[in-house]
Amino acid sequence: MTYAWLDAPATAVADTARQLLGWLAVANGVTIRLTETEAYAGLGEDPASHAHRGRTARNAVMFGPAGHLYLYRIYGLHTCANVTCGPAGQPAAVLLRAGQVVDGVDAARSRRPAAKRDIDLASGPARLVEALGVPLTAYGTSVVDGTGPLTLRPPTEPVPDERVLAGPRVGVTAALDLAWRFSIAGDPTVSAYRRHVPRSRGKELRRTS
DNA sequence: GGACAGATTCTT
DNA sequence: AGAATCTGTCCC
Repeated sequence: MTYAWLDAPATAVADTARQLLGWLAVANGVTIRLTETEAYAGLGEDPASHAHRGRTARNAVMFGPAGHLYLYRIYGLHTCANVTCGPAGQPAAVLLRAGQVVDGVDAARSRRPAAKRDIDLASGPARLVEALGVPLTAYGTSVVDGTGPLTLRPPTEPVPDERVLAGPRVGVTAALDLAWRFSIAGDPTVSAYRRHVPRSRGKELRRTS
């Protein structure tokens, strides 16, 4: 399967993130409609991107062709999923931040016992990955040719522009001027915007103002 | 080789 | 507000 965004240049990653709203992420018996995405570029232009400082073992797949899974572990315990964008050599990716489980609710619930309501099943990047049951070992697999555990499918109807909100990305301090977080207005599965707060260090060093 | 911050989530 | 505790980066 081929899609227009697979051939888009890395500089269009924000457009791709916007376009992927409403797409379906299918894996392990669960289907999730994407309601929140974020764009990340690389190499100098985007200080918040994992590819900003160059290629490492972790971000290597971002430097490859579009349409592959960039999975990474965060805070030592959670996994977040990105879809790579742009041609090989131009790192860029779209973070799948949240979605609504539209099929396989039982399977999703069994993987996410902490979720109290159905709208909490995939209302965050690590929650979404957990609900889909995608392991870190799926790193680098394709999301468009059916060979990997996760497949993206286009929506029957695209999300119209008037339903799309754009704003700064969640949890990042760099490049706050970029409105590279996209979400579907009013959707209950979209997480409320939270500015990043640094993890507390020694109490004696904490700022009081 | 060590310190530290982070594209998070759950519990107190 | 704190804990869990991996990965990359920066500084010695």
